[in-house]
Amino acid sequence: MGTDRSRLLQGTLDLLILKSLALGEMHGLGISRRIEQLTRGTFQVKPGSLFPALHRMEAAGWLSASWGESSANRKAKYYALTRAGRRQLGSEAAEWRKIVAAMTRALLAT
Amino acid sequence: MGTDRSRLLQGTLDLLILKSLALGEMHGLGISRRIEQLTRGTFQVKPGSLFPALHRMEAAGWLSASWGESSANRKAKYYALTRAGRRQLGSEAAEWRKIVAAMTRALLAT
DNA sequence: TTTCTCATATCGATTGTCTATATGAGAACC
DNA sequence: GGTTCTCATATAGACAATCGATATGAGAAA
Repeated sequence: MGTDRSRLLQGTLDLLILKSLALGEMHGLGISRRIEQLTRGTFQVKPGSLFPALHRMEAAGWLSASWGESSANRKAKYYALTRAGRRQLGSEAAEWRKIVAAMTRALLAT
Repeated sequence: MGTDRSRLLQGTLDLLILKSLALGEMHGLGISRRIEQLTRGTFQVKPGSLFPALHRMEAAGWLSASWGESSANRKAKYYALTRAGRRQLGSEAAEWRKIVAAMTRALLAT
């Protein structure tokens, strides 16, 4: 809790995963690396958070999965955005912007 | 879940409460009204979320409470920021800005 | 052939929010 | 002056998301 840096806001993980996959299909650990890179280390998604989220999102129909081989020649599950996933990304991004706008206004109040 | 407007990001409530109280001491329902007003209706904090949060934050030493009378002549518990609460507001606001910066960068990536 | 690293998976605990409900007391109404 | 309305605080129970820890498997590296 509190100032623990590695803890991310509940609700932002889905958006980061959706966005990562919008840049191209990827396997699980690849997604977590991409998130860390995109946010310059601000968010570090650990396996125990990542995989449950991927399963949840696949069950929701936002992702499709297929087995393949990673660049390190290991078997890996590749995820891609479905059409519904693309729609979800759009609506979650819009929601996020709305939240930021509201918070910004609130934090500037005197 | 999902596109449900009234659901707020877990973690933002504390910050909104701290900020509200930085504008002056207030009782519980007053805080929730202030949050709704500050965010122009984007966030609506219901009692079932508000009071547990207030108790948690008081226990953490960020708020102090004392009984008084509301403007409608009802007994009401007035909350004020402690010194630790002011510190917490500063660090949570900084954290928030860091998160927004990271998310913005991520969402703009191509 | 042992060890290291990549990769996925899951269990249990914790936490924060939500829905619903309860209680008390002053205000307003008749 | 008794009923109803509204303000105000409170809590129990459900639920969902994240975290920490741990497990498993298999190719790479030593």
